[in-house]
Amino acid sequence: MTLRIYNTLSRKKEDFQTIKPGKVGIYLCGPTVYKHSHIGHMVGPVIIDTIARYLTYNNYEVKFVNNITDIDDKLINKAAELNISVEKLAAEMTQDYFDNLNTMGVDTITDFPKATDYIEAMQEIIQSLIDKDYAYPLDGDVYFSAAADSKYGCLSGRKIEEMIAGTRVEANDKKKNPADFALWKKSRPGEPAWDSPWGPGRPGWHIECSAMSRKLLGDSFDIHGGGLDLMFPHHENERAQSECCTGKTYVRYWVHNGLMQASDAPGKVGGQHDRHGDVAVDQQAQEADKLSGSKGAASVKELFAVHPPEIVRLFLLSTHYRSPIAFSDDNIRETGKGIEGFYRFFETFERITGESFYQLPTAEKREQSTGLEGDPAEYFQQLSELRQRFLEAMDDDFNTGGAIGILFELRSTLNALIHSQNLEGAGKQNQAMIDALKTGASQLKELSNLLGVFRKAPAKDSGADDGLVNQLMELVLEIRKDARASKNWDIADKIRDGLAACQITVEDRPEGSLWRRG
RNA sequence: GGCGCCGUAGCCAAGUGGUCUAAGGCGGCGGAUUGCAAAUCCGUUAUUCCCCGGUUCGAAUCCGGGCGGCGCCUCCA
Repeated sequence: MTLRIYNTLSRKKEDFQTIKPGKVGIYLCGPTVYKHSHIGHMVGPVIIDTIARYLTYNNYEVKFVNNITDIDDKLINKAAELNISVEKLAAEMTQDYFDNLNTMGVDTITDFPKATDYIEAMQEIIQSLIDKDYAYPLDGDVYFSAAADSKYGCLSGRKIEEMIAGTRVEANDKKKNPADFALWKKSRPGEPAWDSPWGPGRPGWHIECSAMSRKLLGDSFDIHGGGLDLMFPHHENERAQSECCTGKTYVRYWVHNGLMQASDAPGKVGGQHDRHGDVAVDQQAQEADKLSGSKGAASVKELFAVHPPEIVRLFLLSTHYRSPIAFSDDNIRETGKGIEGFYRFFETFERITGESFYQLPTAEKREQSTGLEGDPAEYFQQLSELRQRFLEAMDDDFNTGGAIGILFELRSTLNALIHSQNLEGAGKQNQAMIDALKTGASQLKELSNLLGVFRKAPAKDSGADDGLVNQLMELVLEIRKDARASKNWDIADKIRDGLAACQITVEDRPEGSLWRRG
């Protein structure tokens, strides 16, 4: 089956075909680094990272560019407010962004260009647009003439006349046409400025992406990603200026992800199920604002203090990328509960095989994937069907939600083998079945790695001195073991209940008792 | 005012013309297992996809209308 991908430009799913055989160029609009990242900033990177993984798996060579906007009005204002330099603020927030990507397991990005390193490239495009009469300088600014681009509006489905007719386009008497937008902005005293043929100034909002993508990916490239909110005006303008400059198609597939919506208000997220909704809910609904803009949402780092990153990642991928996703602690927690079962399986797997799930060898490419035949035949057939369904889901516009569902089914299949073959008991000696289990687990790893999860053991949730806790637990469980040996259930249960109150779960197994936090 | 998206079980969510008497998860219920639990396994939990019409041999899926929710048109991932 061929890979299909939804293209905002055509509003349809299209067969995926690259410009250069075997190679994919991807550009994702990155953050303006004036504040800490919030969870919404992670949506695009996680999704495109997943797409990049899948394309690599399908034998494409992927170049994935994600820009850093380190010059912008917001940056200038924020730096002034904090009384630090723009450079310092940008450097700090860039580092924060990198840290967050790293924690989220986003590691397919190959290039992180900074806007300020590409001023010259931007000026080249601006000059070229002026030369071709697509742009005009005015009092130290340079504007792109929207009406000069016959295709203007094709991406966002707007018409210039309608936009002007709309009440919300502010009339700017400087611009020739209200729909025109700035390519170059004259700088005011004290602001960062670069020399240009039009006087000292700084780039407009959209031009940086045109310049950086052109330098790193060429005049035309395959995939351009970003949040739905960027479709207009950002991507529309980017497209217009690039295509008018080069005369070529700028981007083949425009991929826009749905926006995350912040809300814990019951009446807001789930529809109108709110029965006791009065004042309190109204209040919450007001707070439940978009994550973006000036309304401060919790930073990613604050979020990670509450939820493990891997769970957050899977949460982001549990809904189709084009749909909006309701962000709430409860929703993430629910994802977390589902994932627990995978961690239990990994532990079981290690107990049985003596090997770490995370160290299992897996195929890196789709075509080198291991054969799925053997005994028990039914088990292997299930593996192979699940694998196929997983890949079909991913082939269909990266249906990660469907793919995750299949991961759960795969887990059940593996647990069922363990159960039916009694691999934790007498079956432990059955090497053929152990191998069958390993094959299945390896497939689980191969597929889950495509989503960027279960690649390595999650960081231990250590709220206290682990060394001491471990020692104490050893002692406590030793005492409980004695109690159980003498069938003193009262003591044994008292210990277990007491531990439960400390968020510690005890599992009694034939080979001994296990414990874990949570 | 203009453009666009969405409405699937208690909740989250996949499926967008027939294999759908609708995947998967959370939660619930019953059973196996267990000293009891935990974990795991097995079974069960929507005859129906917001409502009303229409197209079709056939619709959750297409079309029209209605109701409800949301986004964009201004900075936003």
